[in-house]
Amino acid sequence: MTADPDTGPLAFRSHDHSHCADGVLAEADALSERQGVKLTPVRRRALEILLRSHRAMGAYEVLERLAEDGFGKQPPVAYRALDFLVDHGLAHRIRRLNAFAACMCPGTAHRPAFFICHACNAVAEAPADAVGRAMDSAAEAIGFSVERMNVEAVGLCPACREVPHAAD
Amino acid sequence: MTADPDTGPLAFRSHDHSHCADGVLAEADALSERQGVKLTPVRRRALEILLRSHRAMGAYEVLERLAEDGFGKQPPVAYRALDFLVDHGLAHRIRRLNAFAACMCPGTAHRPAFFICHACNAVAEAPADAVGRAMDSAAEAIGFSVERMNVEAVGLCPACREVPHAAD
DNA sequence: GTTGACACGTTACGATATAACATACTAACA
DNA sequence: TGTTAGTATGTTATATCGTAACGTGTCAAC
Repeated sequence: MTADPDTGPLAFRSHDHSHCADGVLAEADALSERQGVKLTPVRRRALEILLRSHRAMGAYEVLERLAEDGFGKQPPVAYRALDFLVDHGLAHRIRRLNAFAACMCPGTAHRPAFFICHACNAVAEAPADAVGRAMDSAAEAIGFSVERMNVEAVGLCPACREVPHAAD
Repeated sequence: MTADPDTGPLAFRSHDHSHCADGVLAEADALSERQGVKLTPVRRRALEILLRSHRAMGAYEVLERLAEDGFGKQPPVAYRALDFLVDHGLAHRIRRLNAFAACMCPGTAHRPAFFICHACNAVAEAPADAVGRAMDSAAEAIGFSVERMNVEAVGLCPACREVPHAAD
């Protein structure tokens, strides 16, 4: 039941953020190139902000950082950059939090599920292909064709389960 | 939007709404009784509004109807009633739409998935226990304990698949 | 060198949600 | 019966999230 902190999803284990951010950023560059879309300065910077913060961030929070870097100061600036990232699989939108998080494995076909700890606010993206397949068959049963899906769970992460009083 | 908001489909098949609304309302009464919680007039009315509209409704839309019936006119009135319904399994919150929908089978343990048609805005609640189980094992693999989850898919409902030009 | 597509910026506003506080009802009980 | 504690409802005010609409700059295609 209790996971090894070194084998859980990225968000729930310790590691070198700046290292993984660089890697993903490089993948994002290559991926955009291949797809023939432009990872412009604002977009790239927005992705970098998400990657380095290494958590889910609200659009206005991202906007603030972008503004500090000399980009526009108005909401559409952030929303457009973030929407681009989501549309191209470089970030995910977490509806439950009204927030965005960098995708940790862009380019690989995956239908992620998010696990949100309500005690420490950590968010983990986990592969959930089995969940995706279950959804597909549920959809098929009612004749629905799925284009996108979000799967989000709220609960306690491994660390917070061990410190019950810290939970809210 | 659906042509007639009061008869637009929640599930993707036609049936007698008023009949099913009455039934669910009765179940909700019994369920609240058993749980020792109070389905007060605002709460019951909010549920009734959701049931009769038979679709996902925004909090402000529900608020408007409640106000027409002599209840409070301010947002917290609606949010509190809706939160109560959600907490007690009488309604579901659909994050993707910032909306709420009555649960069509309250009391039965279920973890529903929602299928949202982006052409006609219909929303169907489907049993998705297989999805729930898949989530449980994904969670277990990372040591996460799930308390609540949302599973929402966007795509095309059976009717809209047949009318491609109607899709947005 | 004009056109068209796109990106980026702005202003202005709309939509969603909650904090904080006042008042009333109800149930338990001295 | 009066008091008290808990819960429910209502208010005002404000926070937070998101988008419409429009102007300007850039750049590649023709």
